[in-house]
Amino acid sequence: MKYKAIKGVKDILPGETEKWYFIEKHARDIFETFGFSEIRIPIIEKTALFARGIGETTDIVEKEMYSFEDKGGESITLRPEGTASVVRAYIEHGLYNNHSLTKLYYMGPMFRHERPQAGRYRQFYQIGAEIFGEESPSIDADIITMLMYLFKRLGLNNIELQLNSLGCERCRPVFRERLLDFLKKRLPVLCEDCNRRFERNPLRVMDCKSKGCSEVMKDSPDMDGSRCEECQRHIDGVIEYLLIAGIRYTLNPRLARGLDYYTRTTFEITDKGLGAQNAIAGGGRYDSLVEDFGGPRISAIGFAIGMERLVSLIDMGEKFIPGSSPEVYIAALGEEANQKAFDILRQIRLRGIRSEMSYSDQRFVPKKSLKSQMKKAGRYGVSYTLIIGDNELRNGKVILRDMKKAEQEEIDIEDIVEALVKRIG
RNA sequence: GUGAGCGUAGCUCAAUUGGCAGAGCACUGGACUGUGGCUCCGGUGGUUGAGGGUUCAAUCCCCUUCGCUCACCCCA
Repeated sequence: MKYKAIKGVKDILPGETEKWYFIEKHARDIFETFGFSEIRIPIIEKTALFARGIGETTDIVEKEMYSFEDKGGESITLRPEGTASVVRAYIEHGLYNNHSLTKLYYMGPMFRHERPQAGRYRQFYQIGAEIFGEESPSIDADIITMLMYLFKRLGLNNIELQLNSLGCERCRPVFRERLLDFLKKRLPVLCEDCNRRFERNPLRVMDCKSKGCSEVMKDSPDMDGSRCEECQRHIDGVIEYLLIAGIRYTLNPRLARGLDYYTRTTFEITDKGLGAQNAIAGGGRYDSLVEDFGGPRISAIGFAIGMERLVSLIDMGEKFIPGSSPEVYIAALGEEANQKAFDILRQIRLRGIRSEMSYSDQRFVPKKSLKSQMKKAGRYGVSYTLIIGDNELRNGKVILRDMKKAEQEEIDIEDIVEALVKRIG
């Protein structure tokens, strides 16, 4: 084959797209009920935006971005996530001047150059939501509630919400020092990866899955003993409101997240039905990012859902049967009949009836037997087939066949459009 | 970036110690000159991912390469 889709990207074909539409529709419905509006952000941004927002030393920025130089010599990057762009747009358009609270959602493709595997692609789709302008714990609980409600509506049963608070710019550095101190003494017994993490992202050592490390880390300090009073009160508040909402959660003081901008609340939703990449959504609070980007001191929280992972969990039930299969098929015998068929097809389509014909004009294509045309009608699963034959045409008639009842009748050709509309429309 | 597994028809998969590349589905024609679904019969469709080696003979064994998949890492 001459051309193939490149590694890590894929086509979403009919049969799948219905599921995507179903999910997107429910997301829009629910988000708008919760007061969110859609924002459409560019797929490309200046590289510096992501480098600054996501963090210079994160894997995403260090080795996973699709970056290139444009004609003006500027470094441009295909977005690896959505939050940085939304924050940029929020500041650029001064959205904080219009309302004290701004709720935005977005959906679309993201790009990261990673080795593909189950649930991980180089072009992948996210649905994300962000709230700006409120630091009350109830807003954290609110956005998590919305997310859980969406998953429930989509019929997910095996999901788990994991919750943590990473502290703020005051108490996190203190914790970090305590952790580094603890790790430094134990480097020889930690795995190779964790020795690397020690240098680059020590918080990640906390959730290393290797046996030796997780054994050692049992005694490590975690966020639970390290938060400042305000941060502890904040996470307690989030929990309080989650209880009111009846949302089940698991506190995981070792839950670290890979993006530098998170402060205080972080959360992740996992599903047992997925492979190694078992997170279908993740998010958290980022109270300093707006300011870091040159905006006012405004706190914010958001999440992103991995579409491919979500799609793989959605049951292909009856509600996903494609809506585009035709209801009427027109079989024609001969050139004149084909022209009549073409005209009737046009008319009933204008009346909103999904329909197909056999396109059997004998001047250009080999004669198609009525049998083969009927077979095609059966394959399409239509309710009615219109048979236009030479004999009937001479008398100004066509045959309307009810496929389910296997009965048919002759109808005047002038009346056929209305007859079909009456039966189907 | 590291490791493992797999590449045969459009799709899902067979092929005995190495011995003429097959089946189901799909598509198409017929049995039934102008009537679908069920049944039966026929047909189209292949550089066995590619290149090299061993052999009388390679889908099968060896080497190289490309692709896919899964896992590590990391993340949605």
